[in-house]
Amino acid sequence: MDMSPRPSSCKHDNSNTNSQDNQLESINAEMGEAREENERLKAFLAQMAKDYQSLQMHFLDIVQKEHPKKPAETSSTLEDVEEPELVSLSLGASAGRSRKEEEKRKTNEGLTLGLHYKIDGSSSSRSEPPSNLNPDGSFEEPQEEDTGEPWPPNKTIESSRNGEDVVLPQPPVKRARVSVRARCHAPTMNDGCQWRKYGQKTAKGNPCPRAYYRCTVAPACPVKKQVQRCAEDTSILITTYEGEHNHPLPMSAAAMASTTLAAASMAISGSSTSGPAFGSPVSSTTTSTANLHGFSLHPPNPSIHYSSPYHPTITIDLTAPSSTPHVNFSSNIIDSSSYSSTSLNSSSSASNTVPASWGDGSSSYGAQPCNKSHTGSLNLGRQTPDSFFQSYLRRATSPTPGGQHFLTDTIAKAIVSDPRFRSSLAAAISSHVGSRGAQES
DNA sequence: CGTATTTGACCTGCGC
DNA sequence: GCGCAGGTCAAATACG
Repeated sequence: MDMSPRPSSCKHDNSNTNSQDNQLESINAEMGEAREENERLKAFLAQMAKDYQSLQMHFLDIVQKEHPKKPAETSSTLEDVEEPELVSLSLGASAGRSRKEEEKRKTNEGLTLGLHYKIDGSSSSRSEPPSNLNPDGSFEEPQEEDTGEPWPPNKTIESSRNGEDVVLPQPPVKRARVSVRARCHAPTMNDGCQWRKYGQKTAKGNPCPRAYYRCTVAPACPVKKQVQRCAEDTSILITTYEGEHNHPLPMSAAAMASTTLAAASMAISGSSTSGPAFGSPVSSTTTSTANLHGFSLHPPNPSIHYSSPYHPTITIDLTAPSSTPHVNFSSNIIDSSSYSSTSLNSSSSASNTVPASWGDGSSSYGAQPCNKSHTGSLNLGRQTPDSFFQSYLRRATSPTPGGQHFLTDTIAKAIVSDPRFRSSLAAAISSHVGSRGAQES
């Protein structure tokens, strides 16, 4: 091609090419940075995976040492295991609870929840029967009148996806709740769903009233949320979700829902067990999501606490500084303050699912309260990985230790093939981004 | 006028 | 059994 046009056009072209070059350069630079960051994060992930595994091994060791005698009797072990640290790990177990409750539960649900970690197979004894304790497999359904939507624990449990050490369907825990702490000046967080307030009450110990909302996207949707400001810091909004939507959700809401559901699943399934991952079959999601390609989503040690025997609560703290993701055992909080967006750009599609902000609904993303289709900003700049997804990824890494490529592939596959993972990720990321944005602004 | 919110009453579960 | 606290209901009210 003859590229010798008139001076003017030439000039024009030059400026064009110059600017293109510049753009190219800057893009390259960005890519380079992204790549670097990517590597850093990968390394970080690998490290975390290692740590997690060693911790898990350690934990198993300890447990085995402590209960060598009754390898097969899990439920009885439950009673033995009353150390505070373990309490939160044995979901549905008796730890920390009164015998009375236990008995009650036993009678009601058929004994034993089985959720305590399947510690190398030994635990299975008691747990076998349990899972189905309820003839019809629904321990809570009766009341729930068929909204068709029991909370995850119920059926989800079909579980056991092939092979993994799925402990067992944990039956007993009735409803897990997911509590999200985030800085938010708006009355409630925007989670993409429609809510109707049906009550308000001042809870003991907190001058700020607690508001009760019900999902109104579908008439029979059982999902509820409670919103309350933190007594110590009123800029912190504590939103507690309970239940699972029984209707399709907008992307933004779906992301949020699946994230909370995932967290709830963790709560229900127990921290180091690879319990049934996501949610209940009932929801709009396909049952296959329970598998999530063989991963299960659970933080290294989700802090689950029992606010009530049937309500394990998992708390996700989005308010802490983002540089130090960690699990706070003592406070029962999963600090997922920083969601990494890292190298997930491979799934540009993920950006489409960016949901409403979990952060400050008013100020962060916030200008758009209902950012239903906020695209994209998967901000490549953020770095600190969050324990939530890391654990997810961890599962991916564990099978073939050391394979970063494997990890990457796995992530990519998961993103591509599982919308739920995608949306969860997007939710987490966007929420973090959103809340940070809010804080920065 | 229809819908959403407010708010006091009521119900239920838990601890003593 | 009683009292307390959390959660829900539903009539009254506000709002668009």
